[in-house]
Amino acid sequence: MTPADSSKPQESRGREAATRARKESVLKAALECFVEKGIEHTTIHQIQARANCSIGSLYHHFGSKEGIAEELFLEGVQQQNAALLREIRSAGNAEEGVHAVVGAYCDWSTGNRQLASYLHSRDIDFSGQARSRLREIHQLYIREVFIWFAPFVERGEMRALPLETYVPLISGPIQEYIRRWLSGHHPGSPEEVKALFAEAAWSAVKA
Amino acid sequence: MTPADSSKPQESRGREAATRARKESVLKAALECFVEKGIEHTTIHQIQARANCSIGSLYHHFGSKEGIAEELFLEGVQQQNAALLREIRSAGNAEEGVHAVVGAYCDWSTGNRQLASYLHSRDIDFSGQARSRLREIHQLYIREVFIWFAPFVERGEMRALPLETYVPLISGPIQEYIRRWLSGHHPGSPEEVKALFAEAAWSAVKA
Amino acid sequence: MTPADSSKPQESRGREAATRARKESVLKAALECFVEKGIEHTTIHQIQARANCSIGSLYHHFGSKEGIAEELFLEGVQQQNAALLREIRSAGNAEEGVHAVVGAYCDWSTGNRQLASYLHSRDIDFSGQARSRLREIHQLYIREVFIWFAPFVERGEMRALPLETYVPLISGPIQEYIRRWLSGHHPGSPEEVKALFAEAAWSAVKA
Amino acid sequence: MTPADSSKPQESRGREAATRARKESVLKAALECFVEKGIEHTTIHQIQARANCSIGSLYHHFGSKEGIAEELFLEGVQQQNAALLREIRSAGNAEEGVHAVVGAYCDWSTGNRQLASYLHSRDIDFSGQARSRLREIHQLYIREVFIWFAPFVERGEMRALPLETYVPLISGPIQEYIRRWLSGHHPGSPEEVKALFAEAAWSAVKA
DNA sequence: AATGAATGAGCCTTCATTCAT
DNA sequence: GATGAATGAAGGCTCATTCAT
Repeated sequence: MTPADSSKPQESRGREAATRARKESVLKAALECFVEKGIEHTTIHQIQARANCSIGSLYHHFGSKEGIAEELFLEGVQQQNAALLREIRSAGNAEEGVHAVVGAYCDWSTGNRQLASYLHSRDIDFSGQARSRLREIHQLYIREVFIWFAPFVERGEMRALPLETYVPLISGPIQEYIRRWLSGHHPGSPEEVKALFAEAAWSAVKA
Repeated sequence: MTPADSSKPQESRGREAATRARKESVLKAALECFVEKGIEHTTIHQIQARANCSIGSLYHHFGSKEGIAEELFLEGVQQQNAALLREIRSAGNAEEGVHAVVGAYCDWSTGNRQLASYLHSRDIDFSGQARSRLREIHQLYIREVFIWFAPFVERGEMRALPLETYVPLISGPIQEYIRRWLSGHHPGSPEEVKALFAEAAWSAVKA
Repeated sequence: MTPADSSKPQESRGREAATRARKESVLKAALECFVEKGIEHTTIHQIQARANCSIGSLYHHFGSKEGIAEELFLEGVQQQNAALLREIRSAGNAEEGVHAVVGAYCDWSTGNRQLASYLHSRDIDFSGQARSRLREIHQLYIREVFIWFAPFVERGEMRALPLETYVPLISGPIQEYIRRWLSGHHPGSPEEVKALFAEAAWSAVKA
Repeated sequence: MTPADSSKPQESRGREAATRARKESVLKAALECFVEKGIEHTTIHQIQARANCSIGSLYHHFGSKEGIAEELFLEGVQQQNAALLREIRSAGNAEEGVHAVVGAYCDWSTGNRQLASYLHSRDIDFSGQARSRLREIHQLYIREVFIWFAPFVERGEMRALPLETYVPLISGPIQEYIRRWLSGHHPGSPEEVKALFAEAAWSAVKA
C-alpha cells in the first residue's frame, strides 16, 4: 500500500474492495460454468445464481455476458504469461529457457486446470476492443520472450528459424498433450512426461 | 455400380442423385457458415438461405442442425484420416512414415482449408450417437497407424514411449502451426516449413 | 382476378390469403393497443394475445414491434391520402377543392377514429427504410394535390404563396380541431364545424 | 428578496442557490435528451451523465424521471403562456390581439426551439397530480385570454363562434407551420410568414 | 420430397428506483 | 446533500423445430 493509496477516504477504499470482491466472485462463478458447459450454453442466470449476486449487479460491472468472458480470458492469459516469463527469466541458458517454457506451461496448466481449459476455448466472439487488447498482451509477451532468447540465437546456441515456427516447435507438443489431458482423453500425468517434451523441444531448436 | 443398383428403376436413381446433390449443397453452405461464424452463431435460416433450399427440406435430409454439424465433421475426419493413411502406407520406413504424417496433414489442410478449420473446432455439441461414431472412427484410424508403426518400435528404430505422447510429439507442432496459419495469425507458408516440422517430429521419436 | 392470378396453384393462393388475414388481424390488434396505451407502453405480448397468434408468427411477419408500428402507419397514411385525393378530384373548382380537403380530412378522421388517432402520434422511431418510404409516399401525395391546384393559382383564382404555407393554412385548423376532439378535450362535433373551417381555409387562400 | 429570506443564515442561502443551479442543469440536460431521443428513449443515466451529477442527486431533487419530464413541461407551458399573455395585453384592439397571439407564438417558438419542440410532444406519461396541475394552468391561461377577447365579441367586432373553434382557427395554422419547421420538414423562415398567418387568423374570426 | 408459416420456451438485456455510506 | 452499487421485474427478440399442404 502506497502513501497515495492510504490518503484515499475510508469509504472509497471500502467500496473499491467490495467491488473487486464482487467481480472476483462473478469471474469465479463464470469460469466454472464456462468450463462445465461452454460459454454459449452458460446462461446469465446460471452465473448470477452461482455468484450469488443480482443480474443488475452483473451488468453493472461487466456490461454483458461477452464482457465477462472477455475479462476472464484476458486475466487468464496475463496470469499465464506472467508465470511463464517468471520461469524463463530464472533460467541460466537457452536449454534451461526452453525447459522453463515447457515446464512452466505444464505446471501452470495443472495448477489452474479450469482457467487452462478456458484458455483453450476457440471461437469466443471477442469484441473489437477485447481483440485488440488481446493482441497487445500477446505482442508484449512474445517480445519479452524473444528478447530473452535472441542472444542465444545470435551466439549460435539456438537455430535461426522462421519466427513463427518457434512457438509450434517448442510449445506445440506440450500444448497438444495438455489439451487432450484436460479433455479427459487420456489418463497419463503431465508431470511424468514433462521432461520428455522439454527435451524434444530443445532438440528441435538447439543449434 | 453394382447389379443391385442397376436393378432400380430409372426414376429412383435420378432421385437419389438429386438427393445427394441437395445434401452436398447443404453441407457446403453449412461449412461456409460454420467457419465464418462458428456453429453456435450459425442459424438454420442462414444455411438454408445459402444452400438455396427450404427449411423443411433441410430437416427432411438431416433431422436437425446438430445433424448437419455432425455429418460434416464425421465426413471431414474420415476424409482427412484416409488422406493420412494413404501417405503413411506408401512410406518405406519409420522416418518416411513420420514425414508422411506431417506432410500429409500439412497438404490436406492447405488443400481443404475450410474443412480443416472446421475440424479444429472445439466444443461441438455432438449427440451420444455421433460421439461414439467419432470415437469408433478415431480408434480405427489410430489402430491402423499403430499397426503400421509398431514393427519399427519393436525393431528398435523408434523409441518406446507412453502411447499418448506419440501424437503430440509428431503432430503437435504442425497442428499448432496450421491452426495459427488458418486463423490468419501469421503469414508464412506451410509448404516452406513442412520439412522442418517433419524433421523435428522424427528427431523426437527416433531411437 | 386476372388470368395470371388464376394460374397460380391453389395452395399458393390459399397460403397468401391466410397470410394476409393473419397480418390484418395483427395490425388491428396493434392499432387498438397503440391507441389505448401508446406504442411504448404496448408490449408484444399484449398484441399477440389480442391478435390470438403466437409471438413467433408475429415476428415472422413483421420482424419487430417497430415493424408493426411502421406498417400500420404507412398503411394508414396511404388510406387517408387516397380518401383525400378521391374527394379533391371530384371537385369542380378551387373553392370546392379546398372544401374537399377539409371535409374529407374531417370525414375520414371521424370514420376511422383509431387510425386517425394513431396518425397523430409523434416520435415513432421509424427505421431509416420506413422513414424514406414515408417521405416518398408524402411526396407522391403532395405532388398530386399540387398538380390539381396549380392551374387555379396560375389562373389567379388562388393566391400564390410560399409552398410550405398551403398545408398549414388549409388543413391546420381542422387538424388541430380533430386532434383535440380525438383526445376528448372538447365535446363539439366535427360535422357541425366542418363548413366553418372549410370557409376559413378558402378565405385564407383565395385570390 | 423578502425580509423572511434575508433572515436565513448565509449558509442556507448559498445552499439554496446551489440547489437551484443543480436543478437547472438537470432540466437543461433532460430537455436536450428528450428533444433528441424522445422521453421514453431517454434514460436516467443519460440525463445524469449530461448534467454531470449523480443518480442519487437526481432522485433527491426530482423524485423520478417522470418528475423531471413534468417539471420541465409545466415550466415550459407557463413560460410560453406568460409570453403570449404579455403580448396580447399590450394589444390595442381585437385585430392586434389576434396578431399578438400568432406573432408571440411564432417568436417564442423560434426563440426557445428546444422547449417548443418539447411542448409539441404527445403522450407524456403525466401523473394524476401533474395532469390536474396542467389543466389548471391551461384553464387559467384560457380564462385570461377569453377575458381579454370577450368584449370584442360582445361589441360585434369578432364573430361569435363555438368556443372550441377559436384556438384551431387562430393558432392552428401557425402551430402546424412551426411544428413542421421544428421537425426540419421545410426550409422557410417563420419570421417571413408570420404576418400571413396572422392575417388569415384575423380574417377567420373577424366579424 | 418440398415448402414455409407457426410455435413458444427461454435468452440477454434494460432501466427506474432504492439505500447504505 | 451526494454518491453509485445493487436490485429484479419485465421486455423484446431468437431460433430450432414441427406439420399441414
